[in-house]
Amino acid sequence: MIIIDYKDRRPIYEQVAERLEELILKGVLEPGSQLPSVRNLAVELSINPNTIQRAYMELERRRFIYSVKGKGSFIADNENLIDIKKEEVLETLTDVIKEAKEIGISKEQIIDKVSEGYR
Amino acid sequence: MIIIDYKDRRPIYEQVAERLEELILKGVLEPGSQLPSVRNLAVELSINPNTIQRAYMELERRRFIYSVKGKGSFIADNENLIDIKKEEVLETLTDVIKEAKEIGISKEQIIDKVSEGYR
Amino acid sequence: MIIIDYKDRRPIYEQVAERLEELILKGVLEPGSQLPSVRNLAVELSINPNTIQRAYMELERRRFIYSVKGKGSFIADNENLIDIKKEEVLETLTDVIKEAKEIGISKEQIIDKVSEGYR
Amino acid sequence: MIIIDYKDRRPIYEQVAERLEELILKGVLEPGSQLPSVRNLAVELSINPNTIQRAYMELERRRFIYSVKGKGSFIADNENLIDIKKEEVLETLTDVIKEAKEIGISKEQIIDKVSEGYR
DNA sequence: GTGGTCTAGACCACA
DNA sequence: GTGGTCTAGACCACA
Repeated sequence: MIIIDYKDRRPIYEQVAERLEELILKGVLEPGSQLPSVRNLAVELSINPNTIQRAYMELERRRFIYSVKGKGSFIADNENLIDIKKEEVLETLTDVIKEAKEIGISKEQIIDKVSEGYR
Repeated sequence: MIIIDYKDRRPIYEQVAERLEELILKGVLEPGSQLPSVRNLAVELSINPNTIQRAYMELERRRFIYSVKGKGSFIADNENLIDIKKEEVLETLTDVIKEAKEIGISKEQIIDKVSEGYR
Repeated sequence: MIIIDYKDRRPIYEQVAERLEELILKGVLEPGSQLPSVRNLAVELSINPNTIQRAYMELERRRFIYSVKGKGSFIADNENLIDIKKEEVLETLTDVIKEAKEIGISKEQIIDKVSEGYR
Repeated sequence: MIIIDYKDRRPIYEQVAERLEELILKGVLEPGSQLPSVRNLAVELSINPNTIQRAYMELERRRFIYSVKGKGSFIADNENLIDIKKEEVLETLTDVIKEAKEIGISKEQIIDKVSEGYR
C-alpha cells in the first residue's frame, strides 16, 4: 500500500505522511479506525519507528489523525476530514492564481485550463 | 537589490535564484546582459560563493540564464523569457486543478477563486 | 457522565480524574459517598482498570477522595472540598502573576484582564 | 548556564527550550545573535544532538529563534520577542481567571493576590 | 502493547 | 561547519 521512493528527494516521513493522507481521503482507511502501530508499520515498511512517528506527528498536526499514548493512533472521526484538505488546496490555488496574474497570464487562459481539467 | 530573509525556511540559494528571476522577468536585468560574477555577488551579499553558484545553476536549468566558460553568466536573450515562466506557472496550475478535482472541489468553486483573484 | 476525549492530548487517567473532580465539586457526587469500584468504572467506561486506579490515586493525593482497603473509595467528607480546589487555583494564579510581573506586564494590564473575566 | 534536572518529569528538550527562552527574554542571549550549534550545545550539556534539535524546533515554532540550514540558529531579531511571551502569559492568565470565577473565587480575592504579587 | 523520549551515531543538503 | 533526516535500539508513561 505504501511505497517509499528512495530516489525521491523528499524525506521519507513526508512520503509516508502523504501516502497515508491519500488513503485516508479516499476512505481506504476509515474515519475513527485505528492506524497500524508505529512499530508495526515500521517493520512492514522496513524503516525506523522514529520515521513513522514523525509522519504520524505531521498528520496529527494537520488534524487528519490523533494519537493516544498507550492506545494507538486513529483516523480523525469528524466528517470534515475532506474539508481540511479542501481548505489547503484552495489556499494553494489562490497563491498560484495570484502569481499567474502577476506575470501577465490572462483570466481567460486560466479559465481555459480549468475547463480542460474538468472536461 | 537582493535581500536574503534568513527567517525564510527555504535555502538561501533558492531565495537568490528567485530574486534574480524576478529581476530578470521585470527587465531590471536586461536580456543578453552579463550577470555579476559568482565571486562578486557572493562578496556583495556576504554569502558563500557555493550558494551563488547553486542559484545560477538553478536559473540555467530553467533556461533563464546561460554560462560561458571563462566569460561569465548571461541573461538569456530570447525574447520569450516571460514565456518560460508562464509555462511553469501554468503547469503548476494544471497540477493544482487536477488535485482540486480529485478531492471534490467543483469547477464553480475554482472559477470563483479565479474571479476573486482577477477582481 | 464521564466522557473521554481521545483527541485530547492529555492521558486518559488525567481526564477521568478531572471529570470526577468536577462531579465532586458540583456536588453530583456527595461528600462521604462511595465511588464506583475501580473495576466497575473501568467496565463502564471501557478503559483499563489501571487507568481508573491511576485517576483515583491522583484524586487521593489531592485529598478529594480517600481509599479504605477492602471497602472502596469515598468522597472526602470534610465540608471544605471546594477550599482544596480554591487553594490550588489561587496557587496557580500566584505563579502566573509572578511570571507576568517578571516579563514586564503591568499591574493595570492584569487588573484589566480580571475585570474582563468578571464582567 | 543550562542545567538539566533528570528528576524533573518534563522531557529534557522542554527543559532546554524553557531555559533558553529565559536567557533570550532576559537579554542574556541577544536578539539576532547566533545560538551555539546543535552539536556544540549537545556536547556541552552531554546530551544527544537530536534532543537539542528538538528544543530548537520548539523555540522556532514559537518564533523565538530561527534556523538556517548550513548557517546555524539565531535569536529572532524583531524587538517584539517579549511580546510573544506576554501574549502567551496573558492567555494563561485569562484561563486561570476563568477557572477561578467558576469555582467561586471572588474578584476581590484575585485583586488581592495581584496586589500581593506587585507589592 | 502503544506512543513518547532519548541515545549514539551516520549521512545528506547547504553554506 | 551547520541544520535536517534517518537508523537501531533502549527505556518510560500509559492503557
